[in-house]
Amino acid sequence: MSAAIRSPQPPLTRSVEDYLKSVFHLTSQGGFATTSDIAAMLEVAPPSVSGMMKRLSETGLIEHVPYRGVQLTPQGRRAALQMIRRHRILESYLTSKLGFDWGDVHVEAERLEHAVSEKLIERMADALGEPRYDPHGAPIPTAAGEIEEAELVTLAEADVGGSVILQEVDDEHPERLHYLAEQGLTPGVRLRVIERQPFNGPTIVRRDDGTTRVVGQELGLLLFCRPTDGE
Amino acid sequence: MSAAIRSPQPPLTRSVEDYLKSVFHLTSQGGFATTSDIAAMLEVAPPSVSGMMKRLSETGLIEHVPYRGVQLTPQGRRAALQMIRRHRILESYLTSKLGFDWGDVHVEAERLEHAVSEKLIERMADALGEPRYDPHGAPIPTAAGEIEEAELVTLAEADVGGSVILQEVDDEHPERLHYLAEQGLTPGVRLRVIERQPFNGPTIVRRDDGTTRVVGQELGLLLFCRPTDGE
DNA sequence: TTTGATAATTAGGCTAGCCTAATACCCTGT
DNA sequence: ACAGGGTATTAGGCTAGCCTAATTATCAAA
Ligand SMILES: [Mn+2]
Ligand SMILES: [Mn+2]
Ligand SMILES: [Mn+2]
Ligand SMILES: [Mn+2]
Repeated sequence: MSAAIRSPQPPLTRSVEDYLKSVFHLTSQGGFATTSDIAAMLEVAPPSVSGMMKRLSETGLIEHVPYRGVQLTPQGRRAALQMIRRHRILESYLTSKLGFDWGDVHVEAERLEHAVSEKLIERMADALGEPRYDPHGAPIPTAAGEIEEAELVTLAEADVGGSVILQEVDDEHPERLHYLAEQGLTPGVRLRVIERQPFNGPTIVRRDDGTTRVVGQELGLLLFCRPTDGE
Repeated sequence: MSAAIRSPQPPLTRSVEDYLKSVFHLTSQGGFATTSDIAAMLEVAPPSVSGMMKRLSETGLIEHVPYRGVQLTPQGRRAALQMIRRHRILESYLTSKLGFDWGDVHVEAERLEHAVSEKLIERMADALGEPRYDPHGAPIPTAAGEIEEAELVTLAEADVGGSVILQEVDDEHPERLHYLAEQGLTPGVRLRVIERQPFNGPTIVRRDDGTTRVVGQELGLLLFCRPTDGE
């Protein structure tokens, strides 16, 4: 038996936490997260990513295959899921308990997630009744680090003629979220895909109340749907 | 096209914010904050303070008189008061709305104060009904940057025979705060100073319910009281 | 198979914040 | 007036994270 005590690891920095989240999101469909994708997501230069990847693989949070990309180790995945839980609980709490608009909570959570204690997050989760989805429909990992995985398709590529449930909406653009709320395009709504214009044109959908919406491709790519096979 | 508009001032870092708070607290009775006092309060080495004081005076947040100490400029004072408001609103919110113990909120607020937005603080203040004192009895600065100043005396030096109202309690030591709560020594309580033992001995006080408490000097120095002249 | 575009890495530099060790300053007691 | 002790500053160094410019690896097209 190794006497190696579970390292009294130094707390992760804000940067490290955000890198881990990025890698998690970029590898959620499997495969590797590339340097340039991470750089784009975090708005840093690619060499900054190379440098950070070196450090993170030295500390065992990621596996780095040079010139290929990176994946999270189990330890890195745990840390990433913890951050995602924090982020989504915060978004939920700000929305439900402090009257924040669903368009404004992401940027706030992006900072707070690095400053809250485990205890505070669990108090918030408790006050909310252990929510399973955040205000944008994204699943909230459990405190134990489990997260629901779902096969979703964007509205921009959903089969014409089929029906879908709008499940999750990209949370990063306040103005788009305001617009979507106005249009009644919020998680949970059922939509029938009526038509799609060619050349990356808009998708036309009908809500259950009979009204229709014309959704451009840019927006459609941010609406994640679950197809409902029947009618 | 247009003249490049530079953001007037980059956001303050966590370190800078904590230094400004320290200077505020150390100069609240007037005079200068010394390098070694700041160093002790922030648990950094004195040269770190010298370096930071240089930068802060270059950015106009403090006035530095070499070998004497520092004071806040109006701009530095505004920033410090804003941080103190954040800190105290956070402590109040965590206590009132999320069931935190008054001994545990300080350390949590010490981190969160650097991550919350102005908007979030005002939402919390609103939810609390614009509280004027934090859980430890410290006055909360207004959003406009005004703070109540009071002449308080520690229980360890209050006149024997007089009466005092316990107004404010040092907030940094969880165990001491737990003990004080047990003893019913919380802000607002009225105490008659019965006796004080010599050689920095304890102060004996009587509460309005007739029970007495023996308060050692170490604890007594952390209890800030307002003398009530009458009986 | 060579080549060129693209992506990734390395090289070198910068700032914020911290440190220790060395030095300078200030004040008080003689 | 001056010496010592204590405090403050300067000198020099380190890490985390970021940057740009230069270099190298990969891969697909010619
Ligand atoms: Mn978000
Ligand atoms: Mn973040
Ligand atoms: Mn506090
Ligand atoms: Mn702080």
